[in-house]
Amino acid sequence: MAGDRYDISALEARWQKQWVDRELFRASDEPERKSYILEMFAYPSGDIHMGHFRNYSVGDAVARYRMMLGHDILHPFGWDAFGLPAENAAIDRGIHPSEWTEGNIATGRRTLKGLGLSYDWNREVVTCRPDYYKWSQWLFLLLFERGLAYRKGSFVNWCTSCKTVLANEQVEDGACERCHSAVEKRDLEQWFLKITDYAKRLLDGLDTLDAWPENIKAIQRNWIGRSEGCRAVFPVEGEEEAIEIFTTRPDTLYGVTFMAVAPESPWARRLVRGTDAEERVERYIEQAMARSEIDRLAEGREKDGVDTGRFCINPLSGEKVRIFVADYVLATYGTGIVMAVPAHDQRDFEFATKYGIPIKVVINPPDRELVAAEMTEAYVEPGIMVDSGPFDGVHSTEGIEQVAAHLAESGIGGATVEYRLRDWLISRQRYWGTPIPMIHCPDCGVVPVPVVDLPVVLPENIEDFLPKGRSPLADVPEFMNVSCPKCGCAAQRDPDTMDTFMCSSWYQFRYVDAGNADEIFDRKKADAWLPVDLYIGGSEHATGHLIYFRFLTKVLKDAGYLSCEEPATALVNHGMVRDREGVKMSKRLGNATSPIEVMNEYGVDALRLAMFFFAPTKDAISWNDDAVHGAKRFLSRVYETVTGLIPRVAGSPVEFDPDTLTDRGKAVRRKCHLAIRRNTDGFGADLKLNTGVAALMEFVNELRDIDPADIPEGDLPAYAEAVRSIVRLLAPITPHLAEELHERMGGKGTVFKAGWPEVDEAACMTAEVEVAVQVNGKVRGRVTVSAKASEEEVVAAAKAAPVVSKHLKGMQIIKVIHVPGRLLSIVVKRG
RNA sequence: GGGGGCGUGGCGAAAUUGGCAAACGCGCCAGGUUUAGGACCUGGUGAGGGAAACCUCCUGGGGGUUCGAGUCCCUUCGCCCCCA
Repeated sequence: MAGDRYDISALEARWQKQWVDRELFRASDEPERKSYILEMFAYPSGDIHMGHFRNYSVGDAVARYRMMLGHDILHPFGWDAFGLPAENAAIDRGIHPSEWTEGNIATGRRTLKGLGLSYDWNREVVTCRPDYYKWSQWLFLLLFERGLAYRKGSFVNWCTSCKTVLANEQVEDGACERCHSAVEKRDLEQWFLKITDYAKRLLDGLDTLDAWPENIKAIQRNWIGRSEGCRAVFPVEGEEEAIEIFTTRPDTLYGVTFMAVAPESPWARRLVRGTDAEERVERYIEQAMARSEIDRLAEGREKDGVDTGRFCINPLSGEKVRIFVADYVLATYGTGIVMAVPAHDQRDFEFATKYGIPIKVVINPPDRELVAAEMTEAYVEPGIMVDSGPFDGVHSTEGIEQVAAHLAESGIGGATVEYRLRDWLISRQRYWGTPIPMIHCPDCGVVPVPVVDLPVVLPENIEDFLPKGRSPLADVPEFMNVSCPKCGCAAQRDPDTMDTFMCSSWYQFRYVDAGNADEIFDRKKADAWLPVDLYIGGSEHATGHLIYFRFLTKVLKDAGYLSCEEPATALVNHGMVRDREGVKMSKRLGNATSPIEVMNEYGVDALRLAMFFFAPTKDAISWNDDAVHGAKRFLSRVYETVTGLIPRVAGSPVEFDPDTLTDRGKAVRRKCHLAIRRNTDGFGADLKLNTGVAALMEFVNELRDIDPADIPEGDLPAYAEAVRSIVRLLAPITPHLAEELHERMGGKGTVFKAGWPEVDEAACMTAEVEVAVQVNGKVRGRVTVSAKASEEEVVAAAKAAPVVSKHLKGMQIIKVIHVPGRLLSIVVKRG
């Protein structure tokens, strides 16, 4: 072949510089046909790894593809820069969290720029900088003002070794994610965000998200956990206040033989205060708090609990039932108290058996009668209500509604909808986070910092980051001591910082107006760009980030700052990147392949190509550097083939009559348009870029079979079209090489403004087609016929073929199915 | 225990959505080229049988629907994710 070899690093560097100089990726504030492409931003912990690279390169390919379609693109990047690892680095190595973080950001940014990603760096956000976290604080105040931020005492995860609270996400199998020591529950007063007010909208909104993956929506539905049930009030002997419970089985209410209170419930201590049971209940609570939720709920574990010695009254039957504290009840489910029906709930059954609590049958199977003394497990299926006062004989499925209605009439309960979703605990007793903009005044109570005083700046002059169970900020008097904004007297700041999920729940909005010092963002700019048109990231964020992110969108909309109800109309989850052995890549295991090393050896384009060709975007992959060898080889061939063809096809007309081409010319044109079709389809909802690459390979293989000098004059326009198409189809995948080739063929400006090729469906056809012939379901031969051949003609051709006809001899044809261009199925019988 | 997903050559995968299974690539084998190569080029490569044309068997296992099943249904095994 006559083409040249290419010098990768010089070529890639040259085009990256051109893009920067020409401001190719600078987003407009007044887009016409807008596409907001967003990848989940990065936590700056060292440098970019292969998982990041996969995420960003896929987003980059889509952004470039849509730019070629003529869209105005917003494709920004930023850093989720607050969080525990920065503090741990400070503790381990004596570097200030800020220095560590900014250093990592600088490294990461340099790498990303070296990868030539199409980010508009003018809009970069860094969540740990005051110009960003000022607006995280502003958002907190907005939530507070709207009654959506409140303080509440609650049991939180506490690592006994790190001496700090942990987020639920930082607890794995009941142990601390970092040091693997036991996690307990501690009772602390914390800030919560009232996401439960939005449970219904978060759930219903999922139905509008047609371009979100079904599995993510299913996970969120599960997490929000809507359940229809019934509330009922049980008076407590010797107490003014009654206990309220939630149950999905009000039909079994007459079968209640005890009550079970979660150890975390305020009722647990309240019921035994000053009684004989106080000490043993207290001991039990302590012991239960040391157990993880997984242990507490494990199916096989023997349930245990402790008798409070107190009783409440079944509001329907009037029966007196004992109250236990039992750790198989979770404070976070319903009201944290369950009515226990041993005959019809397996966990209650096990508990009752262990403690000799009566079992009362109130539902019978349709075909027999249960005898409590003979039961070996709970009967949980529907059936006929018995021993249930006025409801005897009612089928339990109707009983559910009838009992609920009866409770409602009597004013002691009624049907209700309960959600599993809990309010979002956002306080952290940590230094490296956004300070909560609240002041505690001895006279006025909790007072918000006035907006004009924002940001509440995180003090930098602090040296001791060792967790002590309270925020390190609590020990900084210059920070803590303020005067109350209301009354002016001496007051204290809230020493806690916010969960970093708060910072990452609204960054997608800040990008539309990242430099705005006066507002969180300008409404006009927000309306111009939002919602995000495609959001790309890992599916591990299904229940955390992706719910908070939707929640805050709804809050901002309600407060009049946004027009959209959902933050992103389409979502794609890329699969995980594992190592060659299928083990998840992580710094801790030291098995992470650096994309930078691969890039230095083979170039970014080869790395991108290998990544896209590896598997569909959503699939998990076991990364293998061998893939890059093949990619590199293909790109060298492309370079040689295209540069070899350019002088030959130069000056060929763009318009031509395809019918005048030779068969070879038609074959080239066919591969060309098949590649256009498959690459266009590849950028559809699933981002199956691998098949587009395969089609490009077939296309290039076709072109490589002929020496440019041997191309007949009349076929040159088809080859010219092929060259133009290859370069543009490659552009989203291997942008540097595509720009180079575009320039070499005399293209003006950038290939990203050159338009995306259009498929000519007619060119994808062939004049003659091979049709498989089946006889009684087995392929017996193949016949080549005209693409326009009728069924009769194909049958005739099939009968003429010896391989087929020998199976038809002496047979009677009873049915023929013809799938034009593909298959002919002949059904015969002896006759 | 409940919900979701997956299972295709030695490997990554493809399959126009019910129509010729294994496209494309990696690896491997043979040959060429090269001082040499882990570089490059050409050809071969699911398994079994056959000198060959061809034949038989193949999409985790079993069964079903259909002219036709990797694709739909039932069942079973194995792996992964989510929720208890």
